[in-house]
Amino acid sequence: MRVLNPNISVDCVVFGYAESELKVLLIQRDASIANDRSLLSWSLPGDLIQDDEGLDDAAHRVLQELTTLDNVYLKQFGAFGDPARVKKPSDKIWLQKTRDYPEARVITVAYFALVNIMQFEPHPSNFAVDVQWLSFKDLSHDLAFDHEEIIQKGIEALRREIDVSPIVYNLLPPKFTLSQVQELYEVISGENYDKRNFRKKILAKDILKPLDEWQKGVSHKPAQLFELSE
Amino acid sequence: MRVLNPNISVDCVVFGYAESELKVLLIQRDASIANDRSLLSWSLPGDLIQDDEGLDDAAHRVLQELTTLDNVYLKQFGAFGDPARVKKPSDKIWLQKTRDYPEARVITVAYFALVNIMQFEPHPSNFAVDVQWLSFKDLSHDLAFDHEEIIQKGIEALRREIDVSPIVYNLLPPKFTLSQVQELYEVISGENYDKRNFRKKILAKDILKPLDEWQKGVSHKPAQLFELSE
DNA sequence: CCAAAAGTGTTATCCGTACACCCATGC
DNA sequence: GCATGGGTGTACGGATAACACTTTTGG
Repeated sequence: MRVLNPNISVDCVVFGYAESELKVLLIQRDASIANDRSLLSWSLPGDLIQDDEGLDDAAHRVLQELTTLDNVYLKQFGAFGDPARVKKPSDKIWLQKTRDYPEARVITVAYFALVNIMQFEPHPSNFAVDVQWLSFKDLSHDLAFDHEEIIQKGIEALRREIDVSPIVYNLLPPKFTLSQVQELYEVISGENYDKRNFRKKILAKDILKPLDEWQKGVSHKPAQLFELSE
Repeated sequence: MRVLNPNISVDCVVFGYAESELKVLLIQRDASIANDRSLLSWSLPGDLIQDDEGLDDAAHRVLQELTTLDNVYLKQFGAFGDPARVKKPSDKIWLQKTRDYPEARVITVAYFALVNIMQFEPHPSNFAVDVQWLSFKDLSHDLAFDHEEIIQKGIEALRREIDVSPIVYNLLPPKFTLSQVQELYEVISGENYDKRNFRKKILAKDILKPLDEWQKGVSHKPAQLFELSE
């Protein structure tokens, strides 16, 4: 297929939440073309934009191929196009193997996505030989291209967003406890909140519905479960 | 000059402030190539990105060419790439006249800029036959491409920013009155503020320095002038 | 003297924060 | 019965919001 915009891509910073940690979904590019292990650095899922495709559509497509999920929360948070973003030798090699114009700098439009980590099983796809949830707090420092910077900007965008919009519930299962919500807010913001004040504030928003269900199998007082209203 | 990214541009929403109104700097594309008046719709200043140029650099360059100003406050606020963004016949003609790949959709990275409107005189340049400050509140509805949407998104980004960062002073002359500051905040946000509370809040930020100078030639009590500290 | 905008303080209300104890469960 | 996290209310302080009159100047 002919691509008229050979050097514009989208990349998705897919956030998940498990084991009290924020996770990022990263892939390993298919290096079989090179049989070169150095190409196996982790990178963000992304793809070139197709000619007839909007930016949001491209991001949704990437996510759909990777996770089989539709209707994922996605938000554009920036475009990255530093000419120096391709500085690692392994990145250069990879571009030469896969791109029509390897010498052209690629400009990428970045999105962050929020998914409930239980909703799918990461599996290799046609553009990724390996797919894994990596813990945000100990991400390796040799991600491909400038993906480390993009992830950093992504979490900053996420932090700005959670105060103003109830998007964090995309990271939780349909039924959750208030302590889970609090812990999630704490992990994202890096701050600790007082339990009573947090519950007061979050219930005042009037978007949570208490259920007649409680945690089971925990060796302490079971917590009540909630869901998003409507 | 060969451009490896023939279809990525930057566009700048340049805001200015005069006569108690927010203004946007718009240009008219050079239509001499077509002798076609329909190409004379207003559009945002912008240009294709050069191969060796970062996105921010490209935006600064566009602004520099247009205003002769360096060091302008610039902030990226979004990328736009709807395939339907080229829907007006006049836009299509213009692309055919000026682009190597007119059939390719152009993706643009948008910036907003804040300038003191007195700092330069708009003048035609090599890419604009006319340059004018147009009042934001009565912008025409047939701007080129999706520039109307971009401007709308630009002011939303500006609104988000003014609460958190003292960037509005970029729109004012070096010396200003508190009433000017208040009016500017009101124009941008669309809200009205109480005079006493506003002054209290803004002086509490401790970034304004009162001068030993007062307004002259006004037929009422002259206001004290302030400047940004440091 | 009149019009027009500058300048100034106090009070009430709301919101964020700090803080400690009892409860239900599994083992 | 003990360890573990669940669940609850109140009091304080700071920030925000409401509000009206006097001052200075030009015409």
